Amino acid sequence: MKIGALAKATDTKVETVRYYENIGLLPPPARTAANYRDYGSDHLARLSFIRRARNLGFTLKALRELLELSDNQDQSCEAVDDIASRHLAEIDQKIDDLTTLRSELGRVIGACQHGTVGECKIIETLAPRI
Amino acid sequence: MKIGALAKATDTKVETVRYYENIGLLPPPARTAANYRDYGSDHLARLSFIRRARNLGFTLKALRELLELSDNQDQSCEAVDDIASRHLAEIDQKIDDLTTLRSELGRVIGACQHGTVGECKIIETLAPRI
DNA sequence: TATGCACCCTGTAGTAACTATAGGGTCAAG
DNA sequence: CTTGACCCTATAGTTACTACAGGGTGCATA
Repeated sequence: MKIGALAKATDTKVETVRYYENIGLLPPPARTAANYRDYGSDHLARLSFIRRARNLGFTLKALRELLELSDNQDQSCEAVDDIASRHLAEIDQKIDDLTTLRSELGRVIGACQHGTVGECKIIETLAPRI
Repeated sequence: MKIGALAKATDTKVETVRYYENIGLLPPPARTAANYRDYGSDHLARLSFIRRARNLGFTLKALRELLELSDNQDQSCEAVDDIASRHLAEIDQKIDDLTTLRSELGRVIGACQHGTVGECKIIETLAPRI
């Protein structure tokens, strides 16, 4: 598939796809006779992962680490465990935050339907960590 | 509290706090006789919300919208409902993505403990959306 | 009393992660 | 055979910070 199709399938700008290739996050694909980039399903999966993880607030640096778990099959168990564990804790925190935020937004919508908009307390849902 | 204490309490750089004030995301606090910024608990709550929501992948533009639900109590029910509903759907998607990513990372850690590292399939967990 | 040292101030320049534009080539459809 | 939708490289602009530079404040301690 060409770059436009790949970009569309992953909800990415064409320029961003080329940017990821430049910084070494997405491997350079084959080229057609006309020098067009020609992507396969592995590129599609990898770019989808990158975009969705970015959308979840992971930095490109964190992504490189996560992708290495996949790319580099022959890592020591300690290294894998360390990287995975650290990110697991981060993910749990994110899920907690999203869940409390979600419930307050749900409450606001519900209150609205009953004509009693009242106060919106979303700020309080993400209060400082202990 | 002074800017350093506020920054520390919210795991933010001092420069970033001043940046949020510059772009109008954090209201300007009172000043001491020495022209130091003097923050209260409302600033602490608001900055905590901003930082944690940013960490969850929300843009500053999205944050402004969410904060307006809190700041602007006298909005029409339709407006509130529209904003809240859109973000609710986004949040649900994020929770889904994090949950699947979490389970694959958990599997990798578990496999590691049993000496059978095997393949890491985290990329597949965030496959393209239908 | 003075002199560090940690903190605060403004302003500006640099970085990360895109995004848009300029200037030009490819190719199927009409 | 040309027009429109795509592709190419290269570079400049934007968003969201982050790091100085140059200077003031305030408290402890020699």
